[in-house]
Amino acid sequence: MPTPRELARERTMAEIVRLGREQLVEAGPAGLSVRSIARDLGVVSSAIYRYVRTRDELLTLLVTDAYDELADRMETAVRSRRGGPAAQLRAACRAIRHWAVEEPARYGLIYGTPVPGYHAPAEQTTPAGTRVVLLLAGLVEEGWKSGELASPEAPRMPAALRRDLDRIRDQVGLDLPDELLTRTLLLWTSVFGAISFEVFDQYGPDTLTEPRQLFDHQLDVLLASMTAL
Amino acid sequence: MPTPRELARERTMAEIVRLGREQLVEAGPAGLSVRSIARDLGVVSSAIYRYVRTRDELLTLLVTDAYDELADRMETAVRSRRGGPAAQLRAACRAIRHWAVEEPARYGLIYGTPVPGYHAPAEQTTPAGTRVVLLLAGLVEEGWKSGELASPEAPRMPAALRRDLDRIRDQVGLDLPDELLTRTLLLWTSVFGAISFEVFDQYGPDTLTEPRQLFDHQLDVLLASMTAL
DNA sequence: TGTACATCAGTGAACGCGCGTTCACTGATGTAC
DNA sequence: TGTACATCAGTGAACGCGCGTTCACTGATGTAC
Repeated sequence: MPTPRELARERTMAEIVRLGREQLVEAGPAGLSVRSIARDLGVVSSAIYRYVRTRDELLTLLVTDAYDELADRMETAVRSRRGGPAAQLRAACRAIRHWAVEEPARYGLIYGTPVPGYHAPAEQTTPAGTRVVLLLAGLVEEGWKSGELASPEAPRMPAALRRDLDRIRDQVGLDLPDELLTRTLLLWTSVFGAISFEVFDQYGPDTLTEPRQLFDHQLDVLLASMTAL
Repeated sequence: MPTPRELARERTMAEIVRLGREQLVEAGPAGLSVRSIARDLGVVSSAIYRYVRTRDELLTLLVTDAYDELADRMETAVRSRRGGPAAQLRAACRAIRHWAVEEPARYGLIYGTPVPGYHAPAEQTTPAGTRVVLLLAGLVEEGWKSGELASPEAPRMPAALRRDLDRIRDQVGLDLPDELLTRTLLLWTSVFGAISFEVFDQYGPDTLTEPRQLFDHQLDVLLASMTAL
């Protein structure tokens, strides 16, 4: 049974993360400040150091928090979408976009410009970060095994690229042919490319009134290139 | 004939931009500081205000500087690549990647997370920024007119998306069918998606040894979907 | 169950630092007569 | 061509601000006997 002290600590910790998220919206990762979080928390600035060793540790907290929430959203979307792997893949990608549009600051933290001077400690950040791509790749693999997705013809690849693909297959334990694996990577990078353009305001202000529809369409095109007709 | 004073002013102005670029590498857009540029310039901090009205104006300078250099590089690549529009399109996209990898900080400034609190004045920034996409779209149009590129079959589109496409066609004076226009947008966002993943370190550290080859392959795939076979 | 001690959250002062911007000024360069 | 005045680059001091982090401390909570 957790003591009151432990409960209070958990609550404060969660509050710090919540305030950190808010700060990201207004100041961005580079402007995140432990002093201002302390202020918002109603506490003297040095008190934060009972919870967080350093500003960078706070950033790390926010990074894994963001990755985890995104991956959770994707999982929920996949679970609640009964249908083939292709349909689930579509749902997962839409969930990414949905979260990104809702949380542009946190999206920017994990998929935008790296924060100068901050290097996320791989041990804490990588597991959460890879959940996203592994989820996508896993669905492609399912679709491939079930025959719903097909490995299309593709331009031939240089040997060095094939070796890279071999290494990826090994590292994550994927069983996909070269062509389908590169399409998966294309899906991955393209989905985030489209989302970043929308979230980071690269489409002009008066050009695209319905970015969601363009996104869905691009998703259809990308998925069509992996679908057996 | 420019007076010595004018010459000196131009030189100093160029030097400020150069030092600004350097600062971006180490501190990022949010960390860009007029005081530290003054220091590097060997001048008292307030002197910078003879050249630049405010810190934001300095950022704007760096933004258009980056867009322009990128577009220049693309134009050079296109010009020096004799061949069909498809080959030129490939050259243009490779030039983007090449520049981005060479200048990750400036790439991040224009295609990464927006700088919090800074809003680029559209009048100064948009012309340079649109050069890039207009160059790509122009090449697609050429290829379409010459018959080298074809409008592929595509999943049907909702009416709202078609209206958006109409507006884009109008605004930039493009003559492309819906399907090819969305493919162009897909090429655009996907190319930058792949580049951002590489430049922003989204591929793990030990996964991809030859990101250029993956990029070229993805480019081939994207272009193949616009090529009449 | 009561007491003595250990743990720990939060305080307040201080460290040394950098920032953007304004302002009255000096002295050199440019221009008009 | 020479002089008087205007322009402008750069100075130095100052404004008010915020930052991350350390440190000795107080007082409340938790734990072991």
